[in-house]
Amino acid sequence: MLRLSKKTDYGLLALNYLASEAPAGVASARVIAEKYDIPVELLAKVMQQMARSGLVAAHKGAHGGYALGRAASTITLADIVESIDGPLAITACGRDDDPCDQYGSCTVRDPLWKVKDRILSVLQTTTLAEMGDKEVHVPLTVRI
Amino acid sequence: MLRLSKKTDYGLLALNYLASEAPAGVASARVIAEKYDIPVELLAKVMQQMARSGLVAAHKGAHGGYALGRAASTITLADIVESIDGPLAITACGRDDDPCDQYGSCTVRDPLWKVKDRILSVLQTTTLAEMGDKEVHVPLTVRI
DNA sequence: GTAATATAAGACCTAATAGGTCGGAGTTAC
DNA sequence: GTAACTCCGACCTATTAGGTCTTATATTAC
Repeated sequence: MLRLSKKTDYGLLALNYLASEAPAGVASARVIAEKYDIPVELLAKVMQQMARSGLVAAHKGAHGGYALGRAASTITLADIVESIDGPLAITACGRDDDPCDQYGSCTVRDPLWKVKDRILSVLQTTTLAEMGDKEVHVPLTVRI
Repeated sequence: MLRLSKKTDYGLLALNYLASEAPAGVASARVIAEKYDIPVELLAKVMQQMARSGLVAAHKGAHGGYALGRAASTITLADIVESIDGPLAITACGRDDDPCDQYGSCTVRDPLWKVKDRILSVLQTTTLAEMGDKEVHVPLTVRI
């Protein structure tokens, strides 16, 4: 239902931590996982994937960990989603290669792809740096 | 991974059929399902849901079927998605009522909600009528 | 050199839910 | 009235996201 996976959520939290809070910009998967109560092994897998995409740089060994692979201002939400969940697709029939059962008779494919492109551009124009800027919008709700 | 469900795809196809191709703007779930090779009962369930939301009007009995509940120009993609899949949410932690495990420590919730609102506005500005306008973009690929 | 700590990578299990199925109840045409 | 057709709502199943476990490999501190 148009939701990004939990893995992406976790990856986003981790990147944001590396960008804003981690001492010297470095932290191990274990430290980050404990900080946010995320299963360690799962976050590790996410970090590995992001390392493969170059979003983070991995340093093995004692006092190792992960650091951002490039400036936070050059990492977009689209980069993160695609790194973890693969290429963005809002329809079941992904690309030209795997046509779905309704390919021949489908009347809404082209319009939907345009919608996808518009959503993609939203993700592409949101950078990690912007998300870290915490102009916190704490709603001033008062409970009596 | 940010994908809308097959049900939504099917619902969209059905609505588009009612809007553009159905004789007198009326068709039964069976007819539509056969037209697009969709499991009849599944489409029936989708149509039911959309009937509850008022997107389509149901007519029981012989020669019955479904018709659009209101003008195609007033039905947005957001209406359809919300009718079938429920309120749009891109994160696991939906609304204020059900906080996720990371609620307290989550640093990306507010920015993500802004992203959600931007995506929502994309869906809200795309109407069924626009999607039906088939300025067909058939790619001129030639196979030798 | 060795022990400790870190990532890397793969198989594997489980629980949520999207996808699909079934029998029944209501309407209409004749 | 009855038969044919429709919608309707509960039920089941198969896929996959989410999470776990194990082993291997690299780096650093001592």
